[in-house]
Amino acid sequence: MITKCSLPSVVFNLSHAHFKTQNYNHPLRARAALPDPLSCRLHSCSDADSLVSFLIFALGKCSSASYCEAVHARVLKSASYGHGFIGDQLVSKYVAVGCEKHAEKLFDEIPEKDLVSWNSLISGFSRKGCLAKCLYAFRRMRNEAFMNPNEVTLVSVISSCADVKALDEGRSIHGLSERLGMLMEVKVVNSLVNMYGKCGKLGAACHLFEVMPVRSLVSWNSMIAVYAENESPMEGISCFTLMRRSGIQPDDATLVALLQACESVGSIRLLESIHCVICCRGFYRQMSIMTALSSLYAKTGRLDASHRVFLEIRNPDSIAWTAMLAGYAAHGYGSEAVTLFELMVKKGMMPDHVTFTHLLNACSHSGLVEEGKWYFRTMLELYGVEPTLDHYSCMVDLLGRSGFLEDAYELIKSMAMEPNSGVWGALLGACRIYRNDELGKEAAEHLINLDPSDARNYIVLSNIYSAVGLWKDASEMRALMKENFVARLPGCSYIEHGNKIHQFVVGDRSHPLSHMIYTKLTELIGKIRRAGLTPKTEFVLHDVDEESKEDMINEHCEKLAISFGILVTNPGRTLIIRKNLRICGDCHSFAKMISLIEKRTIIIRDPKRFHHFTDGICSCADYW
DNA sequence: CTAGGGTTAG
Repeated sequence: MITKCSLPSVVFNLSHAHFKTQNYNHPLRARAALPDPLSCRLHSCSDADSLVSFLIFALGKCSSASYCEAVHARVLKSASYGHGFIGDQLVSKYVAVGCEKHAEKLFDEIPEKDLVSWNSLISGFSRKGCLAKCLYAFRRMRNEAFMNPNEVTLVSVISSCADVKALDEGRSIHGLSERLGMLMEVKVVNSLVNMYGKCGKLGAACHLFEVMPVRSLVSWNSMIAVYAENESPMEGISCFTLMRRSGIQPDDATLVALLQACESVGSIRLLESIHCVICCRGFYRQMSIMTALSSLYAKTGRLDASHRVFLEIRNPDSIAWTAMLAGYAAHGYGSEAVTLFELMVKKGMMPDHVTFTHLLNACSHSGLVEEGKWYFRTMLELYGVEPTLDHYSCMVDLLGRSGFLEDAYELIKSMAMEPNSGVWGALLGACRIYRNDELGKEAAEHLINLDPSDARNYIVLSNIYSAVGLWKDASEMRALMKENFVARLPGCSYIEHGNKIHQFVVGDRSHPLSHMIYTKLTELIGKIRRAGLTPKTEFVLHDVDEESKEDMINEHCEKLAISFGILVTNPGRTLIIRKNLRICGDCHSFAKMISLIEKRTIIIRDPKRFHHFTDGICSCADYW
């Protein structure tokens, strides 16, 4: 006998008898027996226990709202909410698929709510990143039901605080955990360590880690990740050494955290040594590690190595494809990124919002205006990806950079959400290229409102004013900057050599080889002059850069780093340099000419992208 | 026997 379900599209496909004979606890069997829960038929079950077991199992297989409703309807018909905890399961599933209202309503209908019921609701909200709802449920639990949280409750709430960097709330849960004597629980402390790390409180995280009675593998992993996230990569690596000395075997999370630490150090040598560890210990089978590794090679300037690692991944998932795509995008290979995207879709991968962010970014940096517009239009229709602020930033950048300033502005005005600094920053960037003081002023005003302490916004606007001859406005911007006590971030370049990262600032004379570096620099500038390659103003951004004109352009840190690199490495070796601010127009020309004269490939990474200089041209084609 | 996320990849 077949019973109809309340929703027409949802029919189950297994008889109860069939279901019972199968060992449904075995994941492989279960998958084979129930390939697609949405298209299955449910025969009536004689006893409620098996029905509930089946429903719980089926619920875990699918994640759509209509499916939850179908199961819900079935529960109302022949079982109680308390039966096999089906009510709790439904609550967490409803939250997971985004039906918070259904979840809350159902939750209130559950007659005897125990701790697990509350935890289902709280952890559900936590996972969805709804800190407010999560905390609200947590307070209700304590104030209405007079229940004390257990370790699961605390971990959920603390993780939620970590996700949204809610330090104050996190601290108060920390205090509560202490009062309840829960700081003996490893899991609770681990999530606290993570929370403090995410909130930038390295000291608090370290202290907790040091005093915790028992440290698990996860504790060490969390601590390494916290170091890596808080600009203390070397400490993260020493932490790894200590972990090994305590006899703890690393797992995939350890390696991923270590790779992150490498990224902060910016050391390719270190990255290569960790690559060796990965190969030796057989970690190369783990997708998360390989994805992180591929991404790290790209971020440290070695797109070729990144691609090789990607090719080693057996069945790359959507995240791995996106990582590769992001690499191409950052290095300015727009059409390659587009090809890669089409290929991943052809392979059946489902692109998500991150994929589209990088794809649009790639289009923008390569001037693929039509392609970018098309993907932006179709991402919702074809892939169900709602545009976010990041996507709008990319599109404003794409339109603005290619000269359609008004279109970019119109797009901002058409947005349903409040534009953030990324969006206005993209517009301001375009205004500085095309020296549009009117729109630039509006963008900069928004930006200064959003973050008055960011020096770049004042400088860019001031430079735009200078460029169009509005000297008074320009000096007013400088004055405003002083008034707001904003300090300009000093430009800084890094280059790795001989097991060390060498750092240079403008006019730096602190390096032990300083004298030779300056001699080399003078020699290089002389060579450029003699070759008749005087920098022309062909570069649109010339003399409007983040570091002001007052700086001694000839002693900019990029030039020092390049001179040092040429001085200490063999002829023909590629130089890889990182910079904390965007490269200035003059240094960009300098790098191009040096790449030609010295026959060197120079790769410079700025906060926005990579520049590959070879034979006198840059991969960005002077198009930022 | 025991429902309910400790960390980690784009």
